[in-house]
Amino acid sequence: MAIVRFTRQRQAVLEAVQQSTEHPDAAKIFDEVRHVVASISLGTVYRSLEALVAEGHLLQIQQPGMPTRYDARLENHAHFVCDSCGEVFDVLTKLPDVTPLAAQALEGFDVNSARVEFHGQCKRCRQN
Amino acid sequence: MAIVRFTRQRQAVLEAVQQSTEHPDAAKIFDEVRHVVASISLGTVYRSLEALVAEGHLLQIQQPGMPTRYDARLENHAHFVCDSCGEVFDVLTKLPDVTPLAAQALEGFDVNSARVEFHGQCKRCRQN
DNA sequence: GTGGTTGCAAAGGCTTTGCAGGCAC
DNA sequence: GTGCCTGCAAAGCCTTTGCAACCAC
Repeated sequence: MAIVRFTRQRQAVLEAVQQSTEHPDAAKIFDEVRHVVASISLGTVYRSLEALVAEGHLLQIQQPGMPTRYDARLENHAHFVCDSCGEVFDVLTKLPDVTPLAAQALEGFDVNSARVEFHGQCKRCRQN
Repeated sequence: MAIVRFTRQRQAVLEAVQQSTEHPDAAKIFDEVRHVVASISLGTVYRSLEALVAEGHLLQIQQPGMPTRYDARLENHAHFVCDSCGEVFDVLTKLPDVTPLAAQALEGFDVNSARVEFHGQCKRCRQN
């Protein structure tokens, strides 16, 4: 296994995601990071994101038909996805842990996490 | 709005997903459907899947880095995703409805469904 | 007959990868 | 100095789309 280096590029990618209020995708992150490391390439953004996810610094959010988004909020939390505009919002309310229920239902499986995702219409789309 | 036609192709695609024990992706469905409608094209499979999802006959399951999978089980249920092999399993245990909690946390939003997804290692991968 | 649907092939969007040079350690 | 990382560009994978022929209604 290779030793991970904290290069300017990698650090800039991490910070771009952390400072984003939304849940940006690779293209959006690329745009942001260019302001910090002008020479960075999109390929490096993807490789940095991959490394950061592997190291547990970022989470991925995937929705059908949309590019992968990244989330720097590591505490366990749910997401709300607007079915109209595709925007993703954090849901920080504490939810009951249903992992034990699944573990019971799936004998012989190792269930170690649960992700909850809500769907509907966000405030703004609802008003239009 | 167009009237939807139940062509041989569309019906064969639906049946292929319904008869599959796993949660197949478009390529896998294409392979299956060819045995029924030999001349079908992959493009038609995608268009049929799109129509079937829009009509509510199928659900989509998306995981980062994997092609979209389809699920014909319409009753509300959770999925377990094996982080080792990527396989998706149904979790049919009844889980508490957390939608009201999210609705409360997201004022002004219209929260109309919740999806729960468990992660871990499946029985087979655990034994290897 | 009408217009949604199909098959084919090309194009599209997002992401990964090969390579030579560069830089963190 | 070593070998991981970068920038660039090409390739890859999955999916969508344009078009003319086709067929369900």
